[in-house]
Amino acid sequence: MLMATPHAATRASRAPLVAPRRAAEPALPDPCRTCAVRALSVCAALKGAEMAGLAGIVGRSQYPAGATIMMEGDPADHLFNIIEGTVQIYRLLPDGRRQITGFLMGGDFLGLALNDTNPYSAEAVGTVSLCRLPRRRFEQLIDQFPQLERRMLVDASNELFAAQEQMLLLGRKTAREKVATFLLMLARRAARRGKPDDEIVLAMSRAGIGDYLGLTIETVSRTITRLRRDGILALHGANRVEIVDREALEDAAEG
Amino acid sequence: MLMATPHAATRASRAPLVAPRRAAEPALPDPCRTCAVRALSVCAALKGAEMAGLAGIVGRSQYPAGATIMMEGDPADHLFNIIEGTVQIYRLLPDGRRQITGFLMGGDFLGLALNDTNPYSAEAVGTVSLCRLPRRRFEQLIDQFPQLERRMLVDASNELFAAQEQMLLLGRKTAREKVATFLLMLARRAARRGKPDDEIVLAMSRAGIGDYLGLTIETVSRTITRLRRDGILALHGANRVEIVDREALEDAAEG
DNA sequence: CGATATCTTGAGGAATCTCAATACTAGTGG
DNA sequence: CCACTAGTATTGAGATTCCTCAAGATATCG
Repeated sequence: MLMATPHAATRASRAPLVAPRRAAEPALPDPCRTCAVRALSVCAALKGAEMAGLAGIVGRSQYPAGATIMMEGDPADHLFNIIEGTVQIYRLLPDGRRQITGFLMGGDFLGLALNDTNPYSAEAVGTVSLCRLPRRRFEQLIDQFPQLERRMLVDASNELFAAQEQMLLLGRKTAREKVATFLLMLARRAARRGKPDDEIVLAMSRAGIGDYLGLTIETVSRTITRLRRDGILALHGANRVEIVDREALEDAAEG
Repeated sequence: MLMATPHAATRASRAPLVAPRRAAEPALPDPCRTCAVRALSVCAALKGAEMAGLAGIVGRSQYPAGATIMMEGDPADHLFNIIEGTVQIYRLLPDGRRQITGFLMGGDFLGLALNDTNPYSAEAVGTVSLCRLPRRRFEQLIDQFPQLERRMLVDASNELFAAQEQMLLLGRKTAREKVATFLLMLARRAARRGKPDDEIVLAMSRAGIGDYLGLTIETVSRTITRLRRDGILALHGANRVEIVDREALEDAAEG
């Protein structure tokens, strides 16, 4: 048997869904126009006038660290755009083993699937602010604006590709390769957001990293330590990783 | 280090792409009307008249066992519908380690992504017959018939869901759970095709199963042997598996 | 500044991999 | 029809990676 990791098992006893603190800005003239992640998100598919339709139906909400945003199997009433913060989406086995299938950050879309029920659970890693869209309304919007549907197909394609990359990682990479690949992915995403690409801030815990990479907390920790000893990384506190030797890190990720 | 499995390493020395034997039926009046898998495939999204457009651009081709249908990174000129047989899609690490990310069968669509280059390689497991569509033409068709795009988005959603399920398997399941899950998946797919759901014909080799489940050939073999000893399976030759105790198999798959 | 959660490190164990030998299967030619 | 060959699958023994359990260190938050 594999581990029933304690952190995953705790989920069974998790407090009932934390209620979102709804930010008091429904009266904002046009939340989309001032949206920081507009260019990165599906909304980029809509032009000025069309976006008015979108702006009319969105609402913002904030979730504190650890809050459950959606639960696998529950009715999918809303879709979300991540404005700020990190969201982890995951699936569970009956005994509590958890696989995190993705970390979403600013501009990412949560609910691509358009299923009636959520195909996975999603949880705020730190404090997260989201743009919330009623699914019904959004589907109407899709019917009106085909470029929105196209954009969703493109996004789904990209996610599919990423998913296959992750399968390759999970099925065939060693712990060291997994961790190196993971850090490089975070660095690239940080770079795309205009942040330095050699300084990674880990929003998620070791448990999150482990459940994403198919490893235990301890193996993640040991592997990071080893990369540090090899002069590839430097740590500034547990959650700030500096890439000292990027080439070596890329070698370690195999690729 | 993980294994550089020999079967995967052979890929480097693989003979250049086997040329498809093109079936001599381009003059068929309407290949789609008589298509055995039409109801299962994306084509189901098109009604009688619209399908004429489709019928005009498709061609059939056959590939012998082991033939490469497409190669990761090559230009994606064509999309395919699987008519008959099994196709495995996979990604490779530089040292030859292989992860099979899916097995496609009759009615499945190969090339959902609509990327300019193939995001993965695809190979015929046994003899395979395909319906081939030029990508350009198909994209025009999509522009004409929005329900085709919708259908592709739905298919992509479903694949995304399956991909996440597979990540859960790869990251968090034991060898026994992996093999049990795999056999149940094949049984379900056979059932959907109207075949008995307690008699599985394995089109793929142990190497294929291993590379799909993130295991070695030997572990796959041993695990199947154990399931047989436990009275859950019976083997009729190496490639015919009978499910003797389905409930026990489902338990073994955890779920 | 103390309490609690998180992270790191260590020692031992278990699942799975590697390497190697044997058995089976299917196709080939005598 | 049978022996032979090549490929594939099974089985065994030992090695290795990663996991488990446990203790200690560090960070975080009230």
